[in-house]
Amino acid sequence: MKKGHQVTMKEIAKKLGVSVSTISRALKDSPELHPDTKKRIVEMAKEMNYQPNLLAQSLRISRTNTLGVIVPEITSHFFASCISGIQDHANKRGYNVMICQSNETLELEKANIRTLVSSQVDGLLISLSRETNKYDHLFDLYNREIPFLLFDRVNEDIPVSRVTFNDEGGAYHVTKHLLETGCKRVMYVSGPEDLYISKKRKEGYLHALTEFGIDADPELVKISDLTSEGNVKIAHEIAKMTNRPDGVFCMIDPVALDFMSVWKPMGIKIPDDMALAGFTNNPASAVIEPPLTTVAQPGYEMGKLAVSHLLDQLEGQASDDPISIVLETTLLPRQSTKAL
Amino acid sequence: MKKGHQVTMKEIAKKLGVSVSTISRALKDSPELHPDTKKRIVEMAKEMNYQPNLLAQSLRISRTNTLGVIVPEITSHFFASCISGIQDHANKRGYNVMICQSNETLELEKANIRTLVSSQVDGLLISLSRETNKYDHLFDLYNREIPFLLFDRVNEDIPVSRVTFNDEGGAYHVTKHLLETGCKRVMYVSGPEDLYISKKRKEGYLHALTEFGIDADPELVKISDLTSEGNVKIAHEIAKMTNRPDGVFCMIDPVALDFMSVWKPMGIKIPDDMALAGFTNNPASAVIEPPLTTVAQPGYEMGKLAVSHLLDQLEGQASDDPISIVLETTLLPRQSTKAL
DNA sequence: CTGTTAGCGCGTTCAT
DNA sequence: ATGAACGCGCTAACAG
Repeated sequence: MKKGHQVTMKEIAKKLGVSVSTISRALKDSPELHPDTKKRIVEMAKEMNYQPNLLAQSLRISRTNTLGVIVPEITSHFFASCISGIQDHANKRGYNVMICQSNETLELEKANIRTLVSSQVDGLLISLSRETNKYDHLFDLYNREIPFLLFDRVNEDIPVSRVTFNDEGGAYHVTKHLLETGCKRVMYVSGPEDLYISKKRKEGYLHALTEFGIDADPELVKISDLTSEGNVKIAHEIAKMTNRPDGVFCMIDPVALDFMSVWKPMGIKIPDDMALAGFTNNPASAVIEPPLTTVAQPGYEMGKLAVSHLLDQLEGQASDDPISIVLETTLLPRQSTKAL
Repeated sequence: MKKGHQVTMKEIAKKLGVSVSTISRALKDSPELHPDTKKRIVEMAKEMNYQPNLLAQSLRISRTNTLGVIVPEITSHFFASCISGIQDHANKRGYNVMICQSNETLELEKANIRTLVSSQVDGLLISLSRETNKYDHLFDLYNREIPFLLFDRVNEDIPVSRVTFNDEGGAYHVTKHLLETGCKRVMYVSGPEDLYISKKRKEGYLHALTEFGIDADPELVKISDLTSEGNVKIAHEIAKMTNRPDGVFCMIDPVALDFMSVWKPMGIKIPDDMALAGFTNNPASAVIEPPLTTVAQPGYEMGKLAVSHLLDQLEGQASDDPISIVLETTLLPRQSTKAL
């Protein structure tokens, strides 16, 4: 299939018997040209259905007004919300957005960066894949002075701005909630240990335990690979424990949902036998039976803040010095934990 | 913030004392140059961390290897799946993807098209907004010979390829399932009437009724604006009916989920008082209590097929004549309807 | 107020 | 086997 021809300035110029630069000036409403010619040109452009070639324009001004976004996966409701926030606010400020997903692999993350850089994006918003434990590609970006920031899945060693939730605080509150509602043995089910949020949420968990004068029990910390199979395996392990926890805090909602699907058929009562809480507030968490206590993370807001900060930096309205923006989370107590 | 400089061919050329065209040839592995120089150039390019400027390249060859995608909203799990399928398979064939959302408005849909066309995308994959009831912008695209196709939310008057589900068939099967499991008065809750899927699913609903020798009752068709408020309002209307339906088929899952949230606190038993079924298989539908009978639509598969066909057309591996690709759906009987 | 010129980075003739 | 020259569509500096 051959693409139809696009009207260019040259063609308008020929038709009107003026030079291309005059067209260019008219179309960007330059003050220094006769109102009549300007009017003639604008009308002709509309008549011919002229659309500027952004490629040529970007090449010329060496700016694309396009941002690149990399997320682990677009089908996650949380990341989709982030993207939505990024896109809406980028558009509002005259920027377009190119979105890529790493599918949680380091390899694709690198490839995405390469593509976006080749596409000459003005800046990047990156949320790291689960697999990412080496950061050369990001330091490389930094060394090449390509503006970018990290959001949600961040790493603290790279000297760029980052936007995160108060994961430690959120985990503290949910653990505290479990303890306040009568749990004595609260378990933390973590994701892979080098994940930023695994660590942060564990800190919050431990903080709450300490506050209640409880010693951390290594038996009460489990690590899931976050696949459905992994979660199911751990659910069975917990069910078989001779000395079960009476409260379980899962690093993310899907783990808790998988646990429920295993425990409910076994007759384990939630929250009476074990209270259960998650993190992120997936849509499914609100409708499952019993509804899952969790921690809300406003993804749209995160996207908005992230893109606003990056654009502020790009446009010189914010310092280039890295800053850390921390969003607060909200505990959503529901029936999977006991009432106060 | 100022973006760091990107290495160009010119710089490699100067460093190696050869001409730019030689660099160009070496980097695209042209056969007609000395293996040694080629090797030298490739090595130097890697050392200097050269990345081609896709803008310049695209301008030159007047092809961007980029596709544009427009969806109503990215936060819908179904559309996120489509995007995922599109992206994976576009990448596989060496194409990038620019994603836009119309937020269900005609205005943004038009703006998105303008942006993507200006960005010189090689083709477009479009799923129409709910609001779209005029099609000038699409006919315009057609007249300008810009390759595009429609998926899921399509219109049949535009002479381009489209990829849809067998909506009629899916609705037929779910209605038939309701009738087979004992329902006598089955209601259809539709979305706005000019929506393609509203019409198609109604046809399937009517088809099943006819097959069971039941006359269509206008009281048993309701139209929702598909907002949560609209759904809740209709849920109450149904609850108040003197002659309630004993089975309700909702055009999309969220409507059914909203109905449940209204009916459960009222003590209406599902499926005994009213059986309930949806369409699309949202993640939440599987975990709600009782789990919602629905129709699975493989979004990833749809995205894959759509992008494959468009690329086939672009690359001359498929005829330019519009075709209609229809994907089959799968009925997922769950506890919100009675067992057979 | 408008036209001429130059060049963004790259690929592609046409020479040699 | 390599270089010089041109142009993709556009903007901007300079000239008049």
